[in-house]
Amino acid sequence: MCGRFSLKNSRDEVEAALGALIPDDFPPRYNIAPTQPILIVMPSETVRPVGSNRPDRAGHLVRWGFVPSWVKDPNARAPIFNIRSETAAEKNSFKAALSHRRVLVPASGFYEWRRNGSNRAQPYWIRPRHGGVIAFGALMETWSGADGSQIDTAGILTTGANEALSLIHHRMPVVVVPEDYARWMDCKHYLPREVADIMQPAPDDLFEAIPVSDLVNKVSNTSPDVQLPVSADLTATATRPKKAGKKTGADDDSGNGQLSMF
DNA sequence: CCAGACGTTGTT
DNA sequence: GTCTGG
DNA sequence: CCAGACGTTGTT
DNA sequence: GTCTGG
Repeated sequence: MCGRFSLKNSRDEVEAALGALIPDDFPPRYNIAPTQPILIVMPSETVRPVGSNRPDRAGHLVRWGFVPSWVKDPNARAPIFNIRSETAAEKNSFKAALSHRRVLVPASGFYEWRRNGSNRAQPYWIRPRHGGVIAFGALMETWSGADGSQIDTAGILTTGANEALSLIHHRMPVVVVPEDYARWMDCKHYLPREVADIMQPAPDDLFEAIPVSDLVNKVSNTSPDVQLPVSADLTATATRPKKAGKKTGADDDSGNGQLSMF
């Protein structure tokens, strides 16, 4: 799913990674939650002078929680912070944005909560093994109020978890690789079906998952401490809930609890 | 034709 | 706004 | 995503 | 349980 993430790289790193001009005020953020402002990157709206060296992409802050343009009262609805990539093309709410407003959301990594039976959810900090900035595929929309006010919003696309992350959760954000940035955001030349291949689970070896304390659960905890590893890990918690109602034996994760990819 | 929905997650 | 259901 | 609230009256 | 807030 991706209902919480972090962007702690410097402004310069993000500009270099995305090839975009990023706004000045740019503190590291360790615990970004739905409804908060998030950075999106999209093609610049202004025409560049010929021969300009300036990036032709720009970052903007928008509200995390996609609001379809036809909604009357954006605050009366639960924010749509994730959008299923498998069905986005068929949904009224997302069709236009998938055709015309495909954007990227720069991130340093994201969080997933692993639930195990009745046990408490264990949060994991999931980051690229070799660091750097990643980019989630996202859709942007501008909501217009009756009074002429406007709110820019975005939702992060999701797909099935890759094999490595499926031990933690069954969904994951769409991660766009740098070679696909231009095609993803070029809505003038590429139709949704021509970018469908981008909305796939990331390779198994891209991420590492680090169990962290539940400090991250609380949105008001915004210090780097939310990413401190804890000893509790998949091995310790990957046991079947004791009083399982049925005994399938096939599709659970009990095994030996071992996680080769971590 | 008009009315009504329009989303994701996880859990049962 | 646009689609589905009746 | 998780955390936290979830209510009214009257009085100051 | 269900909704709102971040």
